[in-house]
Amino acid sequence: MAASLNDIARIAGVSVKTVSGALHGGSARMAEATRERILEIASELGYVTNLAARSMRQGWMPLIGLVADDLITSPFATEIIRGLDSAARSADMAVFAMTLGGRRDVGAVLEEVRRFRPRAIAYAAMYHKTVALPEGAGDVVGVMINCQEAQGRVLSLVPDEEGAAHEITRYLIEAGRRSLAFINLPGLLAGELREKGFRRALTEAGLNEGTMPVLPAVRRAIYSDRAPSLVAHHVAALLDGPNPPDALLCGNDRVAMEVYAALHRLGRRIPDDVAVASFDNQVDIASRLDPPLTTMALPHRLMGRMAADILLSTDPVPPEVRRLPFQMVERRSV
Amino acid sequence: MAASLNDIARIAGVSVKTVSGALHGGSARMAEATRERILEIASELGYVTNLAARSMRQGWMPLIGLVADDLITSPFATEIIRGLDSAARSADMAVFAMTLGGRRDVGAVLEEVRRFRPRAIAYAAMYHKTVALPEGAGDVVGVMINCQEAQGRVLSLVPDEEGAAHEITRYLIEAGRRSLAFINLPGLLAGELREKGFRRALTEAGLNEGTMPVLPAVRRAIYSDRAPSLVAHHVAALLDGPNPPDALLCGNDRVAMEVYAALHRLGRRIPDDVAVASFDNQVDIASRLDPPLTTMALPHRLMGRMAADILLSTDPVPPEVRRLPFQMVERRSV
DNA sequence: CCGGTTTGGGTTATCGATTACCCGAACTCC
DNA sequence: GGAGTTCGGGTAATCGATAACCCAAACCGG
Repeated sequence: MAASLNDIARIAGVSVKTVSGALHGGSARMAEATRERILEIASELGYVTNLAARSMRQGWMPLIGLVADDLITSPFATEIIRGLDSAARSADMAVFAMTLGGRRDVGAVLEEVRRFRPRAIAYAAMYHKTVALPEGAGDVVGVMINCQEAQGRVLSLVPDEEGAAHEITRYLIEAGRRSLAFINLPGLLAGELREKGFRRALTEAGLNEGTMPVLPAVRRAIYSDRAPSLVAHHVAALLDGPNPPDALLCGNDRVAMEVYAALHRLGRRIPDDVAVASFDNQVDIASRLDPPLTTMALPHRLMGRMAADILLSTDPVPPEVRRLPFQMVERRSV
Repeated sequence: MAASLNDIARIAGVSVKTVSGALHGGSARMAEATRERILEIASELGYVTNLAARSMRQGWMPLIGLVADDLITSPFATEIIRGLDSAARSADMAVFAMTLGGRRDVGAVLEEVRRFRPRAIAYAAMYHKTVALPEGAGDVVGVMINCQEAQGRVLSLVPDEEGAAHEITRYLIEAGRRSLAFINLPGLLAGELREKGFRRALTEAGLNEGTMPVLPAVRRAIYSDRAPSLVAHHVAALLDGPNPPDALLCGNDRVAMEVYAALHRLGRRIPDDVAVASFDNQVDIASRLDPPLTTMALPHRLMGRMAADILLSTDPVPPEVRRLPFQMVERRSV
């Protein structure tokens, strides 16, 4: 159906190799007239390179395979794909994403991707966690994004949760806040690490850590319709208690959204009475709140870009865990 | 590098064709013992089908190409990909998405995708609009998703905006509301069509359409940090004016979010004083608001699924425009 | 004028899976 | 017991691009 090099060669009266040289081998020596004639015919025929055919010799398709837990469907994690894509494009490659979408068998999905003979494969998680790859997948997956491989066999890129928490907490303290509370998300690796950073910053600042409450909001609070009441309850209790906070650090932007609502209802002004800061920078939320929310942006795009660079680089990379810095987005809630 | 049919054949002491038959041709007649031996060797060698090689004979890769204006990065429009993917998977195909990402030249992106020899190509837009495909792309793109081709040369799947507005307006009226206002988004095709449906429902219900205000909120109101004040201004003006509305229909969920905030500030209760309804069902927002928002869900997933079915069906489809129904998501704001 | 070098381009094998075609052995049936 | 059938499987061509290798003509210096 589609025109091939052969078709062009026949019409141009030259051999396929000459056509191939004219179209792709920039450095191939040939008469300028010949090259131009070939280009013209190719364009007339609507010739499009057949990458599958090329890949037979090359051994792989110009693809970076991406296996994601559920990533593509997550709003802000698409940044990972953007990062991957921009780096891949520079190498004339494309990103081929496949989502687990509830399927348990990671090995099977990996095989599905491998059928397309990608140059390399990355595994990405929707939220920061530890992932156990199946037997033998360690040689197949070149880099883990937003998660770390359980056995430490694969190079992993993860957000520096602790560092980010430390930074934003310091920022709050430097803004003059002295009574800080952290309304965290329970059961998440990210939450644990952020709590560590939070505590460390308090200790370093000489604030009595013991009096700084760290509240885990029930997970249901975040995803169910009843959320407002639970977070609101925590906020009210904090403000009512001894040493009421003048700054609330939130587990993520959604929690911050609830906190805003609760503070509004309680008649507190942000940031005058209480400063609010958070993690993620889920733009839809963070920039839409009133006042816009100061939050630590996850380094999703950076992880994507670095992953592509690593996958495409020729020199081998040790299977370490690399913690990538968040970026603080200052808005008006502090 | 990777094991091929040839490798397996050599080890098993049979010909490639026998191996091929054992692994793929389910109906190929052969001794059960032979088949089992081959399967075992294949598994030992970690054999993975090379789809590129297969595609050389087939003429195409088992891929559905998706060219999207900026789609993959949009939170809820990823539903389109899910729909495409689930339908494609049934046919043992995968979706290969490529985003324009600011690049002007749709033709170039189409060619980039065509190099991979997908079975068919769909074009998807992030929001409902009219798209002019470049010369010759009409034969390449099999279906337009969430947009209609300017020349009407390609089958297009779009949300039935007018029908949805008509339905939700009727719903508000049947809930006893008698004074309705529509805070719309300006400059969008979807907005225009929804307005038509809104007006039609009012007329049919015998409500004097003339007194029912349709307010276009400034686009800036939606995407800039200053949004609240503008939408809030409209809401306040409406409630202060003659015939104050007991129901507000919003251009989308984000507008509804602003409207909620404005109503809260004005001390109005939802839905007791004012019912609020909207379009999109951007779940992050709609289900998180207090009270949860009743909204018309865009048929994104349906569009994706239908697109795949159309692309994979053998019988030709006329290049018409198909309007797909929204789904009402009843929550508690009406 | 001759041997060596550059220029321009042809020949052909190759990658891996599929498939049309062929063939021998065993089995069935009258 | 001979002719047709089924079974099990081999041979070789093919898809499109590439690349190692080859070759003829032109050109160059001495």
